[in-house]
Amino acid sequence: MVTMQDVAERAGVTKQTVSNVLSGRVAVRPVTEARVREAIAELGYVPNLVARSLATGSSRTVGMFVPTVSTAFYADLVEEAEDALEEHGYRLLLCTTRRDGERARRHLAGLTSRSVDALLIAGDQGLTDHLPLLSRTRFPVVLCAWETPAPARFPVVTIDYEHGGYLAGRHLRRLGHENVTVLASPAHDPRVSGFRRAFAEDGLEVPDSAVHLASEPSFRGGVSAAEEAMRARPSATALFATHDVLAVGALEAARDRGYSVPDDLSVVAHDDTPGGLLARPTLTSVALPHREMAREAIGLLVGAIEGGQPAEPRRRLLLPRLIARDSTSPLV
Amino acid sequence: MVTMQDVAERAGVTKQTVSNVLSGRVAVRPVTEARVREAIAELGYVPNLVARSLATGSSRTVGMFVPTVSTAFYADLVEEAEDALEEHGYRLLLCTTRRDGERARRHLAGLTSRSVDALLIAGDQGLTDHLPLLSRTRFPVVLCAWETPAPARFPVVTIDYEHGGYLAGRHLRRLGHENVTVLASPAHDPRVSGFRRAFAEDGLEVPDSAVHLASEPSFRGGVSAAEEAMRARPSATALFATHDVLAVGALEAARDRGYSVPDDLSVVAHDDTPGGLLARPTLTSVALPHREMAREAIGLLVGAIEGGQPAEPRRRLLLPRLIARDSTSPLV
DNA sequence: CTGAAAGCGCTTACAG
DNA sequence: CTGAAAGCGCTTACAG
Repeated sequence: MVTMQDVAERAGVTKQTVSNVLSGRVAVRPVTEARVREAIAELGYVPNLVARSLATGSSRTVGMFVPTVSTAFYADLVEEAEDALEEHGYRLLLCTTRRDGERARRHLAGLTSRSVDALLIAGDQGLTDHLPLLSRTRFPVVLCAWETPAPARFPVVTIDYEHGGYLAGRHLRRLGHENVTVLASPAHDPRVSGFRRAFAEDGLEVPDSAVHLASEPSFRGGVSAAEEAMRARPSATALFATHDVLAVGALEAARDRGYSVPDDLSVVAHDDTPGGLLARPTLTSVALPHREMAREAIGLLVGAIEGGQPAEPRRRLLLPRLIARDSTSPLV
Repeated sequence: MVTMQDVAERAGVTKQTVSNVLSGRVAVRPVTEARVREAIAELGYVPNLVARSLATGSSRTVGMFVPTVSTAFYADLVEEAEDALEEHGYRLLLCTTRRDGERARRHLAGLTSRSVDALLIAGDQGLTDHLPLLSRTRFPVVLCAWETPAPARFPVVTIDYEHGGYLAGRHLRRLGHENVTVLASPAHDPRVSGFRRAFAEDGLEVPDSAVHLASEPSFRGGVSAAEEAMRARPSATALFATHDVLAVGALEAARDRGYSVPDDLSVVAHDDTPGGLLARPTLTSVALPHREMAREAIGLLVGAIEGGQPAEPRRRLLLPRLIARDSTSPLV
C-alpha cells in the first residue's frame, strides 16, 4: 500500500505538504502542488480513510437502523438517506433490525465506538427498549418514522400518522359513508385515532367493535381481518385499512365474498405503496412524505455533526396527503 | 472519550494488558483480568474501532453494491448478506447505484481506500464499465447476480438465468403449448435463450417475431408489451415473461382484452417475486436461490479476507426452480 | 503473565 | 509557503 510518505519522497517534499495539497486547507506553491499531484498519479496513491478518521475523529459515515429494507417504505427511506448523505460527503452503514430487539441491541453496541459519526434510527420496532444504550453516546442521534411516543431526549422527524388517519376518515365522510369498519395491525395505531376524529367531527362514533385487528401487517392478515370485519358488520359501506397491504388483502376478501369495490364497499388505505397502485381497483390511500422525512433527518444529523453538538431534541411532524383512486366512491 | 489508557490506569496495569484482556489472545491472570473488567465497566469503556482498524489493517466492514434496494430481489440480497456478514463479525456499508454509472464510479472511488475489507457487487447494471477501477485494488471482490458475461478476473456467484428460462419453456412444453409469445426487457436475456432451448429440444422454434421487448421492466412496460404481443400473435396459447413484474402487466393486458388466464392464455414468469403471489391468478414463476447466492458470495469474501488472499476467480452458478401456480394450465 | 517500544497512516498546530 | 513534532487509540512482537 502506497502511503503519503511515499508520495512525499517521490515529490521531494514532506508528507505534511502532501496532506496540505490534499486538504486544500493550507496554500501550497503551484509548482510544489503540481509535483505532488504528479507523484500521486504516478504512484496511484489513495488516502487511507481509516488513518484519516483516527486523526480527525470523524469517519464520515452515518449509521442507519431500519426494521427491514424489503418494504417500499423503508427501501425508499434508505435510498433517500443515502442520497442526502452522499451530497454531504458521508457514507451509509446499514443495519436492519428485522424487528428483533436482540439483534438491534447487538448492532447498536457495535456502533457505539467511533465508527460512525451519527445515527439515524428509522422505525421504532424492536429498538425502543435499547435506546437508553445510546444515552451516553457521543454522536448525534435522530429518530424518524416513529409511530409510538418517542423518548424526549432525541430529536425526531416523523410523519403525522394521526393526521393521515384523519384524512382517510374525512375522505369517507365527504363521500357520505357513516357505517364503516377498520382494519388495524398494531392495537394502538395513531392512524385509527385520527380516523375516529374525522367521524367525531361530524358527531359520529366509530365503536371499538368496528375495529378489527390483523394478526400481522400482511396480505394474509388483511384477508382474515377483512373477512371477520365483513361478517361482523355486513352493513358497513366502507372500510379503512391502516396499511396498504392490509387493504389489498381486504380487496381479495371482498372479491371472495362477492362484494364489488367500490360499489358495495369503499376501501381507503394508508401508506400508499406501489402495491396499492397495482391492485384492482387501484387503492385510494394516504401518501407519506417519507423521502422528505429521510432528507430532513439527514440534514439534522449532518448539521449536528458539523456543528459539533447533538441535534437539539425538537419534534418535526410531516403531513401526509390523501390520494383518491378507484377503490372509494360516494355512498349512493 | 475514555480510552484504553484510562482503563489501564484505573486498573493499575498498562494498556497492553487491557488489550490482552479484550482480545483474549494472550492469557491474563484471573485477578488482573477481573480488575481490568471492573475498570472497563466502571468507566463505560468502549474500544475505538477506528484505532483498532488502523492498527490491524482491517475495518471488519464489507461494502456492497446493488442497483437498488427497492425490489424484493435486491432487498433480500442485502438482508441476507447482512445476516451472513454479522455471523462472521462484519458490518455492511451499502451503496445503491440506481443503475447510474457515474454514481457507481464515485462510490467505488470512495471505497478504494482502507475503509472496507472486501466488496460484494450485486447486479451488473451501470457498473461493468468501472470494474477496471477495482483492478489494482487490494481487497477481495466478488460479483453476484450477474446476468451479462462477467470479467474473468473476479469470482462470480450468480444464478443460471439460462436454465431459469429453460425451466419456464419446459413447463409450457409439458403442458402442451406450442404457439407461444415472449416478453423480455433487455434484448439479450439469457432467460430467453434458455426458453428457446426448451422448445428446440422438441424440434420447435420460437421465432424472433414472437419475442416482444418491453420498454422497461415495469408493470406499465409489461402491459404495453403484452398488448402488442397479443395483437401480433393472437393465436398464442401461452406467454413467457422474463420478469414477474412484466407478467403482472401481461395479466392486466389479458384481462383488458377479455382473455381469461390460464384458460385462454397461460402465463409463466421468471424471478418469483412477492408481487406474483399477490397477482390473480397467482403467477407460475421461476424462483431464484438469491439468498443462497448472497450467503455464498459472503462466504467467499470472508474466506478471502481471513485467508489474506483474493478469492480465486471461479464461477459458481446456482440453479433456479420453477414453481407452478394458477397462471398456467395444460393446452386443451 | 506483564510492561516498554514501535508502528499503523494520517492531521494539526507550530516554528521557520 | 514548507518542515519537524506530537498525537489520534489501538495492536503487535519482544523483553523480562
